[in-house]
Amino acid sequence: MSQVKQPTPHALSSLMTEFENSCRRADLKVTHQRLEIYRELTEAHDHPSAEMLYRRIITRLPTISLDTVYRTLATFEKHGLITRVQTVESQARFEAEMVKHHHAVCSKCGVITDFTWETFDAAQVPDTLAVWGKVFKRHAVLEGICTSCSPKV
Amino acid sequence: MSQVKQPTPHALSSLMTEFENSCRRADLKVTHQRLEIYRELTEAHDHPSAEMLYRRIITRLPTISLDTVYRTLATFEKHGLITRVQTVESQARFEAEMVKHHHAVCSKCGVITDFTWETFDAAQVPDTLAVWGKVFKRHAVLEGICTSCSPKV
DNA sequence: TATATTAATAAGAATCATTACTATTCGTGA
DNA sequence: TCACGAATAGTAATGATTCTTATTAATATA
Ligand SMILES: [Mn+2]
Ligand SMILES: [Mn+2]
Ligand SMILES: [Zn+2]
Ligand SMILES: [Zn+2]
Repeated sequence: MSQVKQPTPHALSSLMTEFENSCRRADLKVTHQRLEIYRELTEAHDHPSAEMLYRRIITRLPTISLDTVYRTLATFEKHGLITRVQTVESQARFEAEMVKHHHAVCSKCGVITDFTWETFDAAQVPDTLAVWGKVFKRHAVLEGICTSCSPKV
Repeated sequence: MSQVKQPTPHALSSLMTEFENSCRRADLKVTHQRLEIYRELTEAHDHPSAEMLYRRIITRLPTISLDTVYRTLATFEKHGLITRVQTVESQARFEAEMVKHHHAVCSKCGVITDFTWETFDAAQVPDTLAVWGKVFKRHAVLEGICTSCSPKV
């Protein structure tokens, strides 16, 4: 049900070119490890952990090290190319989807599903927050049971 | 600016009695380690990590072990007595505040501040989520810069 | 109150997730 | 093509959490 749709093959390749440009702008060398990690994360829609990405990438880049995946994800995050997802789990999880969206988490299977919610994005935050400080970003997390985890009737 | 107010000394002691009852209902023995951990977390309003709690408690219970703090927090969480807070950090953080509330996170100092937001609690979730499944809980995370971290003019 | 039962604890070892170190490789600009 | 520095692979180290086990303590019962 994700409303944040997957890129077509063509859109993906232009995404990759844009990614290379971002790297050059940020003075990051365009290595094939970085390309693979970024592409794998872009194609993934399950907010994978570093280790999940590593296991997927190693089939194509058999010598890549887990450390490179961790290091590269941290680099991408620092340059605003990807996002680290807030969870309650011990392993950090990541996404390349930078379009504003929110998360629905199934408390049975743990799957994190993307969705958009314009009325939330536009809603006014409580007045009391003015004294707290300046709000730049907002994110909604819904928790429930996804359809495939619901007991069949 | 937290709208979720701290308990008065009297309210705290009745909270502790209620906590003891919860333990008995859940067939959990009422140990002084559990009482101290629960009380410390109830009085804390900074969503402390297990280690932060440990360092605070050890001044009163010098022989308590860090493992007991971790184990006890996990037990409390399992029985719905406390909550594990979603963060992007490597250390898990906890709170005893079970009144529905949301979080404003300062991206400079990292402090997590509680606030209530009734219009968000009551807002209708997007229709598209119906096909996703059943939503039980919702939580808003705001990110920004808190007043004490804002550059003075 | 004393005793028996069993859960909970403390201490340290083990594991899991992530980061640091270092010799080597590789991307890039001259 | 070459020189340079940044990035990587492999491995060690660290930080966070959980496990193992002998001991202690909470509670039910006599
Ligand atoms: Mn997402
Ligand atoms: Mn809170
Ligand atoms: Zn599910
Ligand atoms: Zn701050």
